[in-house]
Formats: sequence, C-alpha cells, structure tokens
Amino acid sequence: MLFSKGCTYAIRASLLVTTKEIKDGRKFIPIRELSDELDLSFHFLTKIMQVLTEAKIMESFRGPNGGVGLARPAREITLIDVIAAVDGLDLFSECALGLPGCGEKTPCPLHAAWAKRREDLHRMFEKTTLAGLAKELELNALRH
Amino acid sequence: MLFSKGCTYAIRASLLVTTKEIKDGRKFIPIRELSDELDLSFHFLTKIMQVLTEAKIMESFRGPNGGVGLARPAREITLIDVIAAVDGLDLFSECALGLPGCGEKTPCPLHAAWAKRREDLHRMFEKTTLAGLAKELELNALRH
DNA sequence: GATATATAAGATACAAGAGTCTTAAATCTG
DNA sequence: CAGATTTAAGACTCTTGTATCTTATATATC
Ligand code: SF4
Ligand code: SF4
Repeated sequence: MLFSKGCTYAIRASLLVTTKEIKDGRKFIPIRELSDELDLSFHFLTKIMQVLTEAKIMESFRGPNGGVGLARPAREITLIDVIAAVDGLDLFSECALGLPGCGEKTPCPLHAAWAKRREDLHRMFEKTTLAGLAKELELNALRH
Repeated sequence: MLFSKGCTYAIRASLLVTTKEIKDGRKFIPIRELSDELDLSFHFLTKIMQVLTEAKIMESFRGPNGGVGLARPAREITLIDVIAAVDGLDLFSECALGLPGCGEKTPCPLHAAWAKRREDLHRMFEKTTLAGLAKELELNALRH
C-alpha cells in the first residue's frame, strides 16, 4: 500500500470533518460520529486524530459538544500536511530501491524515471486541499 | 515504502544476475555471491530467489557450480514481472484511500488524479526490462 | 457539586513483515 | 562412493504495524 492504514483513515476523517464544517457549520465533531460514518474503529481513529491535533492540523475540545475540528481554513490544509503528520514524507524523498546513500550524484538506473514521478506525486498531494476535495465531493456526489 | 524490502532485494539481485550473465557469460550465479556483493542476508535472499524461481523468472541449479540464472532473455523480463512475483500488483489496482468496493462507477474525489499516476507508474515498470537497466548501468557506470 | 460526555494517554493484544537458523535434497569432484 | 557445495523447505525469532481496551482528564449541563 502506498499509505499506511492510519494515514488513509486520517485523510478520510479530515475530509469528513471538512464537509461537516462547511455544510452544517459545526466547529467540533465527535470522533465517535466520524468513526461510525466511516465504519472504522473508534479507538484507532481517536489515536490518529490525536496525531493530527498534535500536528496543528486539527483542534480538539473535550467534554459535551466537544470533538475535533479543523485548526485552519480547509483551503489551507493540503493532503501533504496530513500525510506528513501520519506517515512522514519518506515516500517522496526515498527511492524505489532504497539504496543506502543514494541520490543525484550516484544514481541507480531507475533514478531518473522514478524521481520524476515521485516529485509529480508530491506536487499532486501538495496542491490538493481539503476544501478542494470537499467541493468536488459535493458537486459530483462522490463517495467518501 | 513503495515496495517491500524483499521486493527491492529481488530487483537488485535480478539486475546483478543480469549484468553477470551479460558481462561474464555465466549461466548460474551462487546466491552467496549475490548476497555478498549486495550486502544483504544470504538466507533472506535465498528465500526471495526461490519465489522468483517459482515464478519462472529465474532458473536454479543445485550443487557445485550451481546458483540462479535468468529463465528468459533479459530483454523479456520486466520489473513488473519481478514486482508481481514478490509484492503482487495491488499497488497498481488498489487506490490511495483503499475504500471498499471503489472504482470508476463510485469514485472518491481523489480517483481521477491518482488513477492516472497509478497507471503511469505501472507502464513505467512494465516498459523497464532487466536488459535495459543493465545497459544503462554499464553505459553510465551507475550503482547497483 | 454531581453526572454525563468527550478527548488524552498509555497499556495491551494481535497480525504481518523482516530476518535468522536448521535440516534436507540435489549435484559435482576426486 | 565420500565429501564438498549449493539450493529447497520450513521452523523460528524479532520487529513493526494495526487494533483494542482501560484509565485519566477536561468540559458542559443540570
Ligand atoms: S539512485 Fe535514485 S532511484 Fe536509485 S536507489 Fe537511489 S534514489 Fe532510488
Ligand atoms: S474511488 Fe479511486 S481513488 Fe477513491 S478510493 Fe476508490 S480507487 Fe481509490
């Protein structure tokens, strides 16, 4: 898999929080509500949301009417932010073969082809904001 | 990581076998020689080469002067063959978010962008043959 | 203040990946 | 045939990722 389970959960949950914030105008969404709708473990999602909170992508609030919400406007949060917080960015800097000490100076024969696509992927996730995804989701009634 | 450790070892070892076959004209290379030069565990590499042998990518021969060698001409073995044998091709058919039952009919908002790059990656590994890599390696004195 | 609701934090359990080791079978050489 | 070499097969260990569970802590409502 390209991303860890936790990372994909983080993306899906962030997107759901975004749509709920935009559509219903709510500031904090309980994690239980998210885990129910996304059909995944509440406890596991809790831990992941804690990571996003620590990374200043989410804000949290305890007690009744508490939950998690975006710490910044949805158009300022990119998928790279979420990926970096959960999985790190090794995928976009390390290489397909993972040779020790590899790089531009001493490349393996796969380097040119892989590095190009690696950077393209990085740019793609960097340009994709939660606001953009939420908008696309609403326009086309896509799944989440 | 994009590929498992075993898969990257498989690629590196296949490539080394290819260059040895081409340059030295040897049919079988002992796995110990490969593991020594690639600086990785002999026993682990043995297990991986067994997978490649089972997949008809390599041929093996026991006893003195034995070892492993390419089962087909190097220009007919692609990286996709090696990847498919060790890691499988899920990476190129599954999606970034791994939603259950996802696909063209009910796509998530990431689908279009990801599917395009996923197929591009698949094509890249499909077009890359061991012979091509070995040639590039020799021409430019690249690492392996 | 008492109680219910929610996240925070960390202990624990389970599964999968990565790596090691041992024994068996095949092959060559002398 | 005897002994050395080399892969085959599988048991075993260690580490990491995934998931669950329990106990704290903060907050709101009454
Ligand atoms: S040279 Fe490039 S492609 Fe090759 S192992 Fe290093 S980073 Fe990866
Ligand atoms: S719709 Fe496409 S991008 Fe979205 S989860 Fe499914 S395969 Fe992946």
